[in-house]
Amino acid sequence: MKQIRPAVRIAAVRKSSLHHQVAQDIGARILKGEFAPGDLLPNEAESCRAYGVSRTAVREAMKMLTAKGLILSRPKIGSRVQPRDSWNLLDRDVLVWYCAAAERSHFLASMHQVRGILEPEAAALAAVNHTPEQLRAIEGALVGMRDAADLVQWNNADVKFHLAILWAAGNELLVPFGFLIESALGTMFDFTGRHNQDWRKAYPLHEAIVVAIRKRRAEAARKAVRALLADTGNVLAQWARESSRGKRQARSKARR
Amino acid sequence: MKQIRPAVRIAAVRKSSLHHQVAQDIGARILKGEFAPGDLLPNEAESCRAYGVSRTAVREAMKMLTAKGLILSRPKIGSRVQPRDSWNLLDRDVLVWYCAAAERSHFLASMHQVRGILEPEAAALAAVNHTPEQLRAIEGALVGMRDAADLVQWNNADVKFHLAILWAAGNELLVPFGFLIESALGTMFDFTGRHNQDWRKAYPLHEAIVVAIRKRRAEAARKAVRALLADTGNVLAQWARESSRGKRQARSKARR
DNA sequence: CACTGCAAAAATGTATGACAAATCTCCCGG
DNA sequence: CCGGGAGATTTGTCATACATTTTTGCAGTG
Repeated sequence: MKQIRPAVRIAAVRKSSLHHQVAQDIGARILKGEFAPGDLLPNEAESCRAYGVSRTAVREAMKMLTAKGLILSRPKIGSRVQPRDSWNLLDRDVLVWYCAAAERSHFLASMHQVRGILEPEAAALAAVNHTPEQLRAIEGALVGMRDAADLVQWNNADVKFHLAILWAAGNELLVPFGFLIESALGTMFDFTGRHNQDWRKAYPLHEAIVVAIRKRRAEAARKAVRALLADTGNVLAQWARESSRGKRQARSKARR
Repeated sequence: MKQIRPAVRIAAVRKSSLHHQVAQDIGARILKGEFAPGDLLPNEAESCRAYGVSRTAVREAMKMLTAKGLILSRPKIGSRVQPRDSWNLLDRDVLVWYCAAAERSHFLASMHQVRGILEPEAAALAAVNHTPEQLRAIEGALVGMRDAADLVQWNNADVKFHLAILWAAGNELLVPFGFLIESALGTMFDFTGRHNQDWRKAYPLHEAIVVAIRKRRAEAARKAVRALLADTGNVLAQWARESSRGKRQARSKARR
């Protein structure tokens, strides 16, 4: 009737609150397609049993997923997975789940495409609109990349760099993309970073962006960012090639 | 001490659930700046009294706001308003609250700028990538605009039109912008729509976009969208001028 | 036979009270 | 002066009961 012990097997989340763990699990499963749009989620009572938690926790998890546009709950009906186009793919959590669920190369390609649309224009705007403080933030991030001792530090500075540019563009609606870039760079880092010894070669490309922004040359900034993204695109393409080649030989070996 | 009756005065929300109403109210107040980033929200017990609801409802509202990145709750601390750059401005609700809180012309200008970055590229991608089904959706929306009997119908079709293009671009990460455009057009509609008798004059501009996409001419599609947005920009600029002029004379009269 | 309307059922929504856990604050002792 | 422990405050979780909503089906009626 009532299970002896929790018996919960939340993926890898140890700490954080229960409702958060439940939300993470259900959210990830939705993005994975385990629950498809239009499907009905198990009702609250069942989820309580499944996760070994109280209804309160389950309900709070549901509210979070509702807030992200993933589900819609109605009395007597249950919680139905919403159509994909009402999902908040630009939400931090949702994007992470999506990233974990989707084909890696496809995900990175989509991401790269959006970056290719937004970032050049953001840099152009930043060139025109930046305040002294914002310029300092960008230059600070560049210094961070220059002085980075290892790949981790470099990556952190890299993220800061792009965020600073978005911020300097002076349009609040552009800022939320920061985390998207953050996620893109983070995901790339996990793969390309390892066997790519010659990071730093991208440093001049970043420097060129700063120079253009500092001189308030919009078109130059745009081009500089395009150059950087083209370089990133090459890395991605190469990695995708290697990946698809290796996929046949070792499919489960990579999990060690 | 203890108020006699609910005494709740949720803005204008009558139906929908309690936690939703509470979330709407607190969310709107945060976006309005009534609670600034770093501030502590009233604790749950106080909110219960303030809204005349149970702690359950308040907590579920908090979870929704947490999911949208507006607040962060921790035991013994309370619920603290997060820094602006962790807000999910691209979330439907958050954007609506932002729209209601910010200066209208400023909001529309930001929106227009983002549209100017995204939509031309989306149309270019749509020209290259569209499937027959997606093209039909775009053309269907255009027909809807052509046959629109009044401004309301026209606006609905207009929204569908832009959504269909975003969809046809073939990048899932672009779809979430649909609602942003939806909101932009909706807000504009509330203002420009009234005294602008000659809607329809934008019809040829829309038609040109469809033609370019149908012929799979990316650059032509890009330009056509830019032309449309330039036109929209003119309307906005004119409205902004009128608005700022009228603001001195009649500040509250315009509400009739 | 079809249609209307009412009633029961099933799910979420709300309320309440109790306790657990986290963590800040302050005080006390070394 | 510093560190550690006790207490207090606030959120986190649980359990239970009841309210509300909406579908479904049955019954009664034309």
